[in-house]
Amino acid sequence: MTDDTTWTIAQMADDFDVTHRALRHYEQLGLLSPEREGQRRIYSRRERTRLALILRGRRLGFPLEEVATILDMYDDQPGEAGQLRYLLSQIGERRAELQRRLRDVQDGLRELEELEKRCEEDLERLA
Amino acid sequence: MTDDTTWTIAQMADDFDVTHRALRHYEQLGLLSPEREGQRRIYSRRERTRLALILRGRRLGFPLEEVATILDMYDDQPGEAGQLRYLLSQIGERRAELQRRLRDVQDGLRELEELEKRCEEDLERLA
DNA sequence: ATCGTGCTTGACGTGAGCGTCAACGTCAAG
DNA sequence: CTTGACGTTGACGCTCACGTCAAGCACGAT
Repeated sequence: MTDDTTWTIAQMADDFDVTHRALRHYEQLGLLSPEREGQRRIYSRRERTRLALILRGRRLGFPLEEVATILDMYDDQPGEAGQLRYLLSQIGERRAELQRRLRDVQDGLRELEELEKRCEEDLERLA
Repeated sequence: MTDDTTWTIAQMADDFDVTHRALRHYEQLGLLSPEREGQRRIYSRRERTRLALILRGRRLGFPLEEVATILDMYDDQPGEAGQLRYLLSQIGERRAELQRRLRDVQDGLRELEELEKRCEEDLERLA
């Protein structure tokens, strides 16, 4: 029941709407590590999951390096107490940052709605 | 009852935790336009409001150019129907983008919480 | 056998967002 | 009158996240 579907770089680029150059870039930074069939890159389910996380991180404005540390958290499953505690502290930091962003987004949305109202009122007045 | 408090560049930099270089950069891009007292920049309440919006936009990963168009929306109050309609469409786009980011942030938070749980369970198991 | 298609690896270029000098003006304090 | 704190304008440098060649390999189809 293991999903061993694989994809080429072109299919990946197409599915996720990124360039193959970006994919190679993520690989150089260690964010992706597709198998090889000879020279060619072979992407598996795992890489797709990671790529989705990468792109989300990028949309949120996180530097790729930071995204990398988050991705490593998912793999690591270290099993050693010290590392687990360290991981938990890292998670705490990321979460604090995301909560700040959540507030930022909500504030932004509120302001846009106010602005929208003002616009609509002005438009009424002109009619 | 107009608030005519003003600030120097150093106070601005200090209050908002940015460098004076960044402030000049925002000014070059037209995001800020402080008054001058001779050569010196004099920042008023308006600039502080704008700077707060700039920094929030930056935290959300918006390019400064895009932040500029949003800032212009606030000023413009165009009063002309065509421009108002255009402004409304712009607002719509920004809001759609913010809603996407809202989802991204929420998804990210959910995943971090799951990861956190797994960590804590692993930590239990080790105890 | 030569084509096109898809993939590969360098290597250099680019735009955004500042950082970091360098060189100079201005003004109150010592 | 010099010093120091604070400000000014260039101008070049740097990092990040890729874009954009260039040159070449591997393959099936014509």
